[in-house]
Amino acid sequence: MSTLVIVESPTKAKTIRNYLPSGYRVEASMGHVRDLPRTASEIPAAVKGEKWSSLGVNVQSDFEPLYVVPKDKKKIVKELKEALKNSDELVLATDEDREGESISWHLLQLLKPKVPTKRMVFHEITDEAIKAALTNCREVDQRLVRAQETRRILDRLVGYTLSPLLWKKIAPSLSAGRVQSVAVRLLVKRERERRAFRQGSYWDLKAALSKDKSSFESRLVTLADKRLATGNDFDENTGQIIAGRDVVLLNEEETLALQARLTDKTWSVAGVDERPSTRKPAPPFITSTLQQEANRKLRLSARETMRVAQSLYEKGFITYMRTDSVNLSQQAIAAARSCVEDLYGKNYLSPEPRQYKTKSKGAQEAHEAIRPAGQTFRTPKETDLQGAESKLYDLIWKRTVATQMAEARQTHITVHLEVEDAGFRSTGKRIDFPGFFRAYVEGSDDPDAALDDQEVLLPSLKQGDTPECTELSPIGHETQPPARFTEASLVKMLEKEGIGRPSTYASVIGTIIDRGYAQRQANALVPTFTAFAVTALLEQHFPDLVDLSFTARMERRLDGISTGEVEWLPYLSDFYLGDEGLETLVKTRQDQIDPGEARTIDLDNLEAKVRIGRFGPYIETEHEEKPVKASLPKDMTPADLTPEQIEQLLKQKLEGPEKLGFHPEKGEPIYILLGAYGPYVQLGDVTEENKKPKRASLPKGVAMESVTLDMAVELLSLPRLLGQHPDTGCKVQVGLGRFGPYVVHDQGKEGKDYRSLKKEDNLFTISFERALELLAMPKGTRGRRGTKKALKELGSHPEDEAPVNVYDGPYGPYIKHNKTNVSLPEGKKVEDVTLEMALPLLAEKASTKGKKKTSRAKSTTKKKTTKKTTAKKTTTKKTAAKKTTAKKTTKS
DNA sequence: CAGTGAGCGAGCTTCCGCTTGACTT
Repeated sequence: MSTLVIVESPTKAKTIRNYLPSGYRVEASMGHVRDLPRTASEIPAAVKGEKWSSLGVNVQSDFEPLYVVPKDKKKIVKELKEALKNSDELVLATDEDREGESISWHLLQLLKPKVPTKRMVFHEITDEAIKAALTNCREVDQRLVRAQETRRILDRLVGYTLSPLLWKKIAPSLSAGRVQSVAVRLLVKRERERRAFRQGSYWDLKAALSKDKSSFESRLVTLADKRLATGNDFDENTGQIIAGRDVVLLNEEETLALQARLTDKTWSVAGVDERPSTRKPAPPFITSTLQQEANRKLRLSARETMRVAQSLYEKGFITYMRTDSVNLSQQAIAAARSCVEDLYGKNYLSPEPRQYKTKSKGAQEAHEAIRPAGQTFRTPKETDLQGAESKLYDLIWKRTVATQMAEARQTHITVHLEVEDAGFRSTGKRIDFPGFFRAYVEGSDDPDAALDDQEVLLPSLKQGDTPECTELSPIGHETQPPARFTEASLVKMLEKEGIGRPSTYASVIGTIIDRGYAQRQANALVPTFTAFAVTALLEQHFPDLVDLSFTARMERRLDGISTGEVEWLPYLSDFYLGDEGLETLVKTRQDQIDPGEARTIDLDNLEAKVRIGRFGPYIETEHEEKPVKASLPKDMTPADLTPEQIEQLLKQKLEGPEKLGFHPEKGEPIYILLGAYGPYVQLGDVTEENKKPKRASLPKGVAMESVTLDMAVELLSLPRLLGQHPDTGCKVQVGLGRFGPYVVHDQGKEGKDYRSLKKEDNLFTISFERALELLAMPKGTRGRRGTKKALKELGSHPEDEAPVNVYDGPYGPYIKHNKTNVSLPEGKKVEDVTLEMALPLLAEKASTKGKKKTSRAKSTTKKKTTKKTTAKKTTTKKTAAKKTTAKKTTKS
């Protein structure tokens, strides 16, 4: 007989197994094992008729929750029950936080152990820590469990009462929740600010100066003792200088006049300031900061980051990746310090070991910070990691090592210069001692700020010096709207407000994109029309729930419940059934909200109204007392909608499409239109016999206004024949597809062989020779930016002669043969792999592929192939908050 | 796919947090 120990994850099970005496069996629960029913199909027949059953909480009977074992956990629960039969003791060793405690309690409820049962907790997986934990077991903490249950019920009540309201009033399948609705609201509020933003412009002078043959730059800052206006002096809503600011605002003419007046005058140094400063390294990674940095530095999404981190964790390279604690164990600090000494020397070591304090709201700190695993850290070079794994490990390693390095010391130098009545300023920075800069500098959402960490050298100057001015140029500036949220800045904001947990940051972003509340544009998250409509409704009728502080208030109550100071039932009862409770509120508002109004989006200074319809957003306005409606392109967001575009759409609707001219050979008219999939051109009219005239989308980045008749004719002639392939005699054509321009070798029954054109190729001018060259390139190497190359070529497959190669992927190296991919066998390195080794692996993979269950019970709601329109207008907007961009103007 | 913005109306959609698997380039 033995003791059964249950933890959450198989990896944790594997590691603690090594520290436990023999006779201990360790199994994983795989997270929560019971939950409220997720969908109608999970509700037991016995209660299906009850009014409350769709909530999964009997709100009339003391909020009694209805727990079920979800389908994917049934097998695990069964296995745990089996394991318990052969044990004479049960130890529950889940995390010591609210959710972990709850998992233990649910296990007790499900397994109903007849043998002695203990609750064991530990924060570090070391021999001593685990032995100590074993002798220090306790009971399951019922208060903590109750706090979790209260959290669970509250989230369910919010989500499952507000979502149905949205289905009735706005569109089916929409969702609302304590976390996602606040996240969406943040995006919407920022976009409203951007829409309300009015640009301001101002001018100044830039001087190139030199002293003792070294040159430096200087900016005009004062004129006749008055400060020159900068971006911060502008009111974002008017584009004018904020009232009461005593500043000089120069326009272009005035600046040119000043330039002329100051040219060839004498410059003198009025003073030099030197200000030393120090900088401390950033704290070690937690889930949120790791996601932010990986997004900024590696351009990984939160989800990708977590996938890669999980893999590193499973392979034993890093500690657990879902954590909100910045704590480092003593061993970790020692390991980091020894890395610093070995690689950078004693000088670079911080005098004292550095330990950080967690400061985000509601952190539960069941784990350590994210750091390289082990008593000694493997340097990135010592690992055989590849691709994203290698890059992420490098990031984690550097950040951790940097925490034990000395502060950086730098000096900021400001030189004040005078010429006539104009004051100029030069700023420089000298790094006196780089300290942790040697290992790691935190990234920034603002690309301009990255320059902050670079040295800017000035020649040595002192008061009374007279440097020579070699160039004086006027510079125009425009103020920029507040930056959109990126994944990184959204996660940062949510984390700061204590909204969401480490395990959910990535999925929150996924949810708001899946539900159609936001689109990813470059690295930014852009809210949709639906997001505007839903946010407006929630703000108007449920302001408390979408307030940033709602979660923090809830957390305080939950803390109270876990200490016994607050009673859970009155809290829930008041929240849901009270006079101003959620149920009451939803019932009264349900009758008040007019669906037509709720579906209408109020946008400033637009003549037409935008409404959410069955087929997506459309605009509606009146023309000669009759309503006119027109669809908006699918991926258009409120940000892109301008009065001109509305006019274009309505004109097209009222007067028919705009005619570009007539086809030179066919004589038919050619039109340009804006459709649901972006702008396109059309040859001929829609008639009875020709219901589908020839159409062609505009290539990416081409504006509607810039399309000429010639271009339209060319587009409509696609796919264009280039010639006959010398090997086969088959057609070689060039065309424009979903993924941009391509060449195709059409071998009839043999199939079509496609290649995308490269950046340097032009769809209209590409030569036949170049097309053949592209077709001759191997296909599998298309990859990202064409950089994908095989790590090792194993040879050709005996069956079909197709190549079998080893490639590098985000989950490590893998073997590829046609469409079959298989990871390298455990413990094997790229160099070791041979064709002989690969063939059986590929064969096995190919066979399991075929007989895999296809059911998966409509797992993800709608897995539509996300079609991207070819003609998306990519307006690359500058995203520097309140920053200004310089507009170079030529010296006259 | 290149226009629509209604309803005959069953039954369903939906939350947050804990986990991995199977998947892919």
